[in-house]
Amino acid sequence: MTEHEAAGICKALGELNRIKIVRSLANGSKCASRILSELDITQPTLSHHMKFLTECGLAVTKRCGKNTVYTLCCKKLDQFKAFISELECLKNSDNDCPDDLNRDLSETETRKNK
Amino acid sequence: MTEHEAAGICKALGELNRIKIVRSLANGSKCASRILSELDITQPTLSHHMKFLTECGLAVTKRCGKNTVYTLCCKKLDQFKAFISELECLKNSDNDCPDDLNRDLSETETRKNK
DNA sequence: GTATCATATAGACAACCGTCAATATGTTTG
DNA sequence: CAAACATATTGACGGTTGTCTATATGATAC
Repeated sequence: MTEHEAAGICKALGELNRIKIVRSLANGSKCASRILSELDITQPTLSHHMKFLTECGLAVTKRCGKNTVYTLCCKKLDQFKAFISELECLKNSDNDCPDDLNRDLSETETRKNK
Repeated sequence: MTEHEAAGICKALGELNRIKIVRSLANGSKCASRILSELDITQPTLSHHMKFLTECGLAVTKRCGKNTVYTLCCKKLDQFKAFISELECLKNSDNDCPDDLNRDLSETETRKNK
């Protein structure tokens, strides 16, 4: 998963209603009216959010008679989870203000002029 | 970590430059000018993004002489990683259009009137 | 076919975002 | 203190977002 793709999914999850929707769908597919009943927004607003979620690939759509059923894309979600879990937080020894700050900076300067 | 908090972090990661910054900081603390040299934005824009990242709790600031060093907040990041990894994608048996759709909906209707 | 139910689209609006140039603030060095 | 350096703040701008009401589309049931 590219950074760009991951950023897109993060953006999708960066809204409270949408993160609720995703967590709800994680427990199983649901049709729109059922999702709607769990939130405090109007039907067109939900439709807008679902479009957002499908366009970033996190959810897919299936028609079932009158209803539209939304399902999480497990593959996409797994890729995203892997991307996030790879964010290892390197514990830099917390000795304040490393002496090599200036050396690092001059290196950076050199690199910038390449 | 609350949904609200997680949404805030997702929003922070939902921008390409910021996700790059976080990934860069995951390899160790850096001062602003060093981060700046890795991106293609101006210094005020970087400052704006760093404010975003610190306000959602993902990064912390330390002054080191003339420089400001940014460090990832490992605790926050770990909490976020846990939140995301808990998004289990339930494999609903893919038999299209479950018969109980209508029953589910009427249940929901009942619940809504509580 | 018409009525009804479920969802999508259009259009509007205020709020927020990402970006920049200009400027201010804070820190070190002479 | 003055000069230089590193970062933050301000103010502006076009673009995007979240929300709504009103309306359109698509599907079933009568």
